[in-house]
Amino acid sequence: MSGRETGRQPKYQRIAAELRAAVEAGRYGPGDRLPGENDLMAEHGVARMTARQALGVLQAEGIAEARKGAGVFVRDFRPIRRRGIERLARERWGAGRSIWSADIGDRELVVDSVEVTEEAAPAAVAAVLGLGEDTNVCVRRRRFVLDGKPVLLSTSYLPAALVAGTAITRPDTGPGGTYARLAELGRGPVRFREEVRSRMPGAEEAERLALPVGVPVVLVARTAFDAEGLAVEVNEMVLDSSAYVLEYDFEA
Amino acid sequence: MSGRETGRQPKYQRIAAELRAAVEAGRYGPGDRLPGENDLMAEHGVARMTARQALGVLQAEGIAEARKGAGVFVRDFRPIRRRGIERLARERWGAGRSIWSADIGDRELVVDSVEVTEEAAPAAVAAVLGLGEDTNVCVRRRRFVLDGKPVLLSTSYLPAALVAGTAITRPDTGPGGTYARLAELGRGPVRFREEVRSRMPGAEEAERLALPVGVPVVLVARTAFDAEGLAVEVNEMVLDSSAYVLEYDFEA
DNA sequence: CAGGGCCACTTCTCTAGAGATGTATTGCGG
DNA sequence: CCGCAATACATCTCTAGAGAAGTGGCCCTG
Repeated sequence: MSGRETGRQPKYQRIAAELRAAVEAGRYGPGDRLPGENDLMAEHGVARMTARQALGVLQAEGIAEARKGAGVFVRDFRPIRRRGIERLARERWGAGRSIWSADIGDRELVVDSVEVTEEAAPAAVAAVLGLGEDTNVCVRRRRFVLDGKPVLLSTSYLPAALVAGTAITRPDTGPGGTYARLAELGRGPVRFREEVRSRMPGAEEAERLALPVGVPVVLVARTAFDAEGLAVEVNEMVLDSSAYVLEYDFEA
Repeated sequence: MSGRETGRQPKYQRIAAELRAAVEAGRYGPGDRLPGENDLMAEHGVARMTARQALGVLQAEGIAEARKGAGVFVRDFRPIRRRGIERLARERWGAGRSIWSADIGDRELVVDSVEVTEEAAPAAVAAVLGLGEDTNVCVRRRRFVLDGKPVLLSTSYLPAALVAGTAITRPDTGPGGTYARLAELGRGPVRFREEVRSRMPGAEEAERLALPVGVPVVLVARTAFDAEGLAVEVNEMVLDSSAYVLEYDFEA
């Protein structure tokens, strides 16, 4: 049916709003179990699909998470802090607490898998690196894991001609990583540009990051420039948005 | 039913994957109409709810957008670029221009509504501004519209004692905006910190930004520090993620 | 030819039921 | 007291149908 008895919005939205308010009021804390399909059916006298739809709203908003066979639970949010400008970060102009208290903590980011290949450059990457259409690039794909959960997919592109024969073409780039090797080539990066946006993940990204429903990804495209202003690396990162807060400090 | 004839995943995911692939292959471009509920029911021989579920996946991924009574259409993505660094350079607001004037090329970002109040500071804001729990702050809430579509909700907090009697407490802050007025008080900001994260919008945010289903919001919390390192303003912004790309440039 | 009303088509909401599948607990047997 | 199987319960998938509400094109009237 569609008869609206109480107010103007659909039943499932009313139920969803009620649950949302309860969570925000703290009646359900992180990890707590919410009323399930059967509870909502009995409480509100609706069909199963309607109750499911209400719970689906909370999941789509990232507030709740369903565990099959167990119930629907309130999610929590404990992001890690990622600084764009690390050296200038805290002690230089300290005295600032942050809005979203994110314990950087002693948790450790670990590389889960590395894959290094040589491929033709994607058009967008080629344009930024100033390469021709069919020029090859060295591609380094990595996945980072925090506390057993994947949080970051990183794809790094470098001109194949530049890095040929260096440790950059091997899974382990050695101490200091890619940037140290670039410095040894006299092309160490001195300037960076990061472009940030966000969207919902595709099916493959959701799987590789083990994302629950309702969690967007943050896309960070970092371009590294050497002393002469030439782009030497493009790094496209896909972050679990529930795991990260990005911080950028800068002067006026 | 649940009998799986073709493969292992649910029907609705198979259908969704097929549509997604078609969009990515370019068989449907931005603005094109996708097969609707009835088409999918006939094509795949499934129930209406199953077809709806498949279309729901695409909407949740932000790929498609349903227009009631019309159909389901492929969305497009044309963001505006927002530069964190140069945008806030002193010359801009010092010279009397709005800090937003540099943001968009030809399109124009317009303030849609302004609301200035004095309230008790939220706990998180009070902590950052170094105020006591029950200290009052001047709160400036604004909504920005681009091409008729709201894209940004901005909530700015300043110590009430600091800005009392200035144009900051009025809807129109005058040439150069809030930061120019702060400079006149000898507390002009010289350093900024921006914290960026992303999540799905709540119901109210989705409505105020007129967000379709499946579009996350980007949250930017900017703290402005004066020459003595004291926080003078906290600005919490909620951005339509489909309308923005944030850019940050910095040196190693 | 312009304007307005009608109508076909679309998505949205909701019902009622059923089998599949994964989870957690309980209780029995060793 | 431990281990394992049975079981109750949870979500997930899907069916079939129907009324509500919004959109846009078509036709008829003026």
